[in-house]
Amino acid sequence: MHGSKPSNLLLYGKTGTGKTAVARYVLSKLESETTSSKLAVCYINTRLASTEYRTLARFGEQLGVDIPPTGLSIGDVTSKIFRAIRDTGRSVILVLDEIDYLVKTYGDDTLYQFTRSSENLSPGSLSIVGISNDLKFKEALDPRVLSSLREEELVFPPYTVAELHEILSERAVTAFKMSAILDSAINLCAAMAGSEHGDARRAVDLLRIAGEVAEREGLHQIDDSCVRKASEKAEQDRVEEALRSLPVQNKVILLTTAKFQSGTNTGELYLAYGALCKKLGLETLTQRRVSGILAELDLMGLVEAPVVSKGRRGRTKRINLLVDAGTMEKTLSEDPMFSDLS
DNA sequence: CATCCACAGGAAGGACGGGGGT
DNA sequence: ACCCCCGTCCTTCCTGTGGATG
Repeated sequence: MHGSKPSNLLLYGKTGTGKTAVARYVLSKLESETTSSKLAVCYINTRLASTEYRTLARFGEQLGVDIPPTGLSIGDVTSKIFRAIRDTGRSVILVLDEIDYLVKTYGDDTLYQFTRSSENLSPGSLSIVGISNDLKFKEALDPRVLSSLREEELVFPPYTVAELHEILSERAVTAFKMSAILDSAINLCAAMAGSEHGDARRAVDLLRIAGEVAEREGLHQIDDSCVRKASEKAEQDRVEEALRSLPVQNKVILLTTAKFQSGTNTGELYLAYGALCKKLGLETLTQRRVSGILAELDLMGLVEAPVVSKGRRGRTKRINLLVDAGTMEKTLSEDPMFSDLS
């Protein structure tokens, strides 16, 4: 507000502990209390932006710099942005949400540029607020970047069950009629979310879905069973959404794993996969790629594919489908490619 | 107790469709 | 028109390896 450069800041904490909410709230406060046009506030979630380039492009966009969706080098974009900040003389606050993702996948070069750019930016300035839910990501950072980034540091501890309960009660008052929810249902919501690392977002979602369940079943009150059903439904929705957004080849591989109820291994799966591709008229990928896709599916929690050693008989992935085969086939048959699947 | 299987998974690079600046 | 860069998805080539088996 006085035109001096704020310290860089790092926010830590697991998902659903309020890092993003707090950051956005403070920024909006700041914006509404300042009349100066010398302040610019940008918020970018680097994981949603998906690449380093797009992160920068969004940053530029929010500053009013025209950046094409592709075509420029990272360096070009950076200098374009710096020039814009210098020429307008603005104090820019850049919030990088899920900064750990950016650093892990693309390294800290850009961050390094950002943290030591102050000379090039005068009379403007750039401050970075990094938000991370991975406490270990600091290790991957160049010590110079780290020391400048953590001029200030703030840790968000997970919510306790009691705190979740308080949050949910508050929401329940505005969301429902007085007698429409049992206290035990709120307790259960809080307990379920609490046992899953104190994620407040999940807790609130759970409460909302429980309300929807009760409504659909024509109940006058939300009870424990609604919460349990809601929890199942939330999980189901997550899985179906994940399935739908899968690339074709990943879907084929998933369908192949469903053929082996008692689990399989990489070699066996690859043969069956090849056959299915032929039947569908699709290109068959290499085993290397299939192995990579299996690792992706494992990461998503759709299959389980730990590496096991069978001694003389080699090492392979022991592959098991983790989602219900029926649900999966039903969801995937929405894709015209697989519509004639029986 | 060394051997050797059946892959794992890293590195490098290519094809492709999208774009620059000059 | 020219030569460059971008991300995505994939291939090719490669070295590495846990542990039952002989």
